[in-house]
Amino acid sequence: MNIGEVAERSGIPPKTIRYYEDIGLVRPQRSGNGYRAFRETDLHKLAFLGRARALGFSIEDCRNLLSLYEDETRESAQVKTIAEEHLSAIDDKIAQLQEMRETLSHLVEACHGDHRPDCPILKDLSGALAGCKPTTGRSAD
Amino acid sequence: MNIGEVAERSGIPPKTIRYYEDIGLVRPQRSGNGYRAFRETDLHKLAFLGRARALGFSIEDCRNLLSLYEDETRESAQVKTIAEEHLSAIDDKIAQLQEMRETLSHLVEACHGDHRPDCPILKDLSGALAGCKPTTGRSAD
DNA sequence: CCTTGAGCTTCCAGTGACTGGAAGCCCTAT
DNA sequence: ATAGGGCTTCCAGTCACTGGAAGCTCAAGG
Repeated sequence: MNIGEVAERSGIPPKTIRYYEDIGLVRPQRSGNGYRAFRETDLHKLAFLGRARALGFSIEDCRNLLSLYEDETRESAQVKTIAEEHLSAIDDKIAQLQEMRETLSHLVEACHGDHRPDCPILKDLSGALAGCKPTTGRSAD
Repeated sequence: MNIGEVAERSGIPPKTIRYYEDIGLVRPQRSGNGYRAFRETDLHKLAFLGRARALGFSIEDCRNLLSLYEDETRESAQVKTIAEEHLSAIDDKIAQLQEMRETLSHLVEACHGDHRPDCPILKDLSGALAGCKPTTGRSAD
């Protein structure tokens, strides 16, 4: 198989497949013309990588998962550990994003978003207290 | 003010402040000895940047927010638009992470995580149906 | 005056995981 | 013979920093 076909079947772009070879994740053979010659196992590995990446595993995690996958003497605990750590990293990220979301959505709601320059979002970013409504005036609808 | 004091007061590391100058976000003056000489307004800007970055705005967003902040003729709608787009990007990211989290947590639960090699996580990544009982089905080699 | 050490300067390189583009070879069809 | 598409390599850029090296400046202590 040439790289184009593998790319199509694995869903991973040719550029990325070459990159994966560069960093040693796959080692396709070469045809006489210098083209990469992929076997079914290479395709299989790439599909594995694609799914692992889609779950957000880092390349280094993928490398480890792949070697565990190929190691018949692995202990599932090793795999589980990697997955659990990743899961907890995802949880952290979600929590962080939700905190941002919380703050930001309040600010967006508070901003009337019209032609006037007055803006609670900027006020908050500039360090003023945004939540305190000054007695100055009523916001529009 | 030298960079060290500004770093401390703004919470932004010196390296980052220099980087922000590089990309034109702040333009401190220079003392005779070549040291950066920050004014209060520079400090103010850096604090603004720190808060905007903490809300996840990209550097380009920050640049735009900063120029709106300094533009007395701005319309709050412009600010709101930037914030809304960012908010929606955050929502997308949260959704994506939650989907990963969902899949991954099921897999982690399903994996007994002991000394045996059998592992539903790897099985899933390799493309097999994770819920299926073993059927020996080896793919082509 | 000299030394020491902290703080400042610049520039270069690396991070993660690709992605775009240029220059050029290979293969097939017409 | 030529045209096109696919393949090759290598270089550079992305994003937002961060680390480190080499070297200058400044204030304090001996």
